[in-house]
Amino acid sequence: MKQDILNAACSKCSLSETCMPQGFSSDGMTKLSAIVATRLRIRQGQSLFKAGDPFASLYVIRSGFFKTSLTESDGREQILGFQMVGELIGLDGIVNESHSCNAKALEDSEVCAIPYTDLERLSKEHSALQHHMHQVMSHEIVRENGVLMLLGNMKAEERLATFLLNLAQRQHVRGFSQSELQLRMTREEIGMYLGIKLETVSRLFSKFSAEGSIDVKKRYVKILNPAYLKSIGDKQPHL
Amino acid sequence: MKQDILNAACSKCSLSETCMPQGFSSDGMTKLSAIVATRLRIRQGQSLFKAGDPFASLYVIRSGFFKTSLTESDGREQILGFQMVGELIGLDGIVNESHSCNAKALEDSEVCAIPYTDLERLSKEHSALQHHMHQVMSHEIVRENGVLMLLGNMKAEERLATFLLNLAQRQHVRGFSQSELQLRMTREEIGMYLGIKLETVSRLFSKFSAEGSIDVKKRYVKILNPAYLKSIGDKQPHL
DNA sequence: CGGAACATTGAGAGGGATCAATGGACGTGG
DNA sequence: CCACGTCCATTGATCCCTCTCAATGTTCCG
Repeated sequence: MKQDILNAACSKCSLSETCMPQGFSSDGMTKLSAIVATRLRIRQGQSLFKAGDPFASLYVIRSGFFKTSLTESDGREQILGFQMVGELIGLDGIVNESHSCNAKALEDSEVCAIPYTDLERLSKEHSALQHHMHQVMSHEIVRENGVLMLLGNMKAEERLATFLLNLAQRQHVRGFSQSELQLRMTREEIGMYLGIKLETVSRLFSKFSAEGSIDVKKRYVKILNPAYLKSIGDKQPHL
Repeated sequence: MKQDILNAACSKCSLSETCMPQGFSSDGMTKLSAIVATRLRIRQGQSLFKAGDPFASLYVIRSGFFKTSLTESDGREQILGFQMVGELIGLDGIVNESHSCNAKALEDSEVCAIPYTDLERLSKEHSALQHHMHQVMSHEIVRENGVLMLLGNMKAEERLATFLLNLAQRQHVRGFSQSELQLRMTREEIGMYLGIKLETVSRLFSKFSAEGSIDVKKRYVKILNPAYLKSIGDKQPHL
């Protein structure tokens, strides 16, 4: 895993609002900046870490796009989530001091590595940071709860619609378009996340497109009728 | 939600090994014991909290059995997990200071309520406690990752087998039988957890029983052939 | 230009859902 | 003590959503 190491400077970072607790003292900010010493460059297709790797740091995505996944002994892969700018990866490693999932870059990316022991030490002095960590972890739990609902109760059509709307919404929060998506993952990866096969994903894209709900051209997707996509679950019986 | 309030004493509690960080100072133990002031009695069918309730405390199960679930606006319910003695409930509430899921007792139960603000304050002074909290949250994330794999990649048969083995294993860790289960939930609730219908659950119980893998009599289940149940995923193509 | 990776589309099969009927267990009230 | 209703579990018949297998098309890159 070859990586370029850059220098990080949290105080100048445009992500400081998402990444840092709000109301964080400038003293705390300086110290946090000090421990976030390294910024890594991960190329498309490279792994940030793999299941079994020793856990040392959490990673904040500076730029780029990742997937995290779990691989069974027999090769089956479940994608746990797609992470974009400002999101955190690596929380799975804390329990056993080794990672239990894989994190792979779906495009050339940069991440800030936050050494976990340093972070723990610093969060002891700064309540805001401590609370922020709890919030981030709780947020991840709540996010996964939503995915459980998706996988346990929704049909393929509703899953894909939910997925597209979620991507668009997260982009929107980051100041990008709410309706236009440039997908970073293959149909197969979408399927591995949604618990359906790639052919089903492809068929549904075609179906949505034929209905006029979206406009698809390979990885480019434009959401034309978000209200309809949201309502898919209402109109059909459930899984 | 009527609840009896009892007094708690962590230092005397038989759960202190699971509940407390190892290597926790006796001073810390005493202080933690002080904030875990209340022990609640929740009867079968009662809710400990519901989605939307303000978040105040985490809860450790002293005795009994719970389910946590997410309810969609249209009434669909996804069970997120079943919790038994020594396990923690309520982490979902930290992010938004209100709970996002429901927690209901499946049998008469007792829980220790740990006020969250007190816990945060105390964990500032005690690194071991702080680290313990991180581990517990990370553990929950890793657990949910496993459920995602189950829902996303496994067929019904494998899901149910995995579920039974998981229950048995957790019982075993707590000193109970590794092979005999007294289920606390209905077939429908098992299905709502595994993403399948209650009829399918029932049919699979019958199938496993006919194969000699388990012995079923209503809520009583005895695992006769754990190795076979573990291997179900190998022999059939996946979802 | 040819190959690899990705995407689309069709035909057929199958696993689980759905609809429906039956039976046991349990508690309540006559 | 039995009758009755309710809740839960079992089992059958049928349907349909999604998987599987397969062929073809597109894009990109060596």
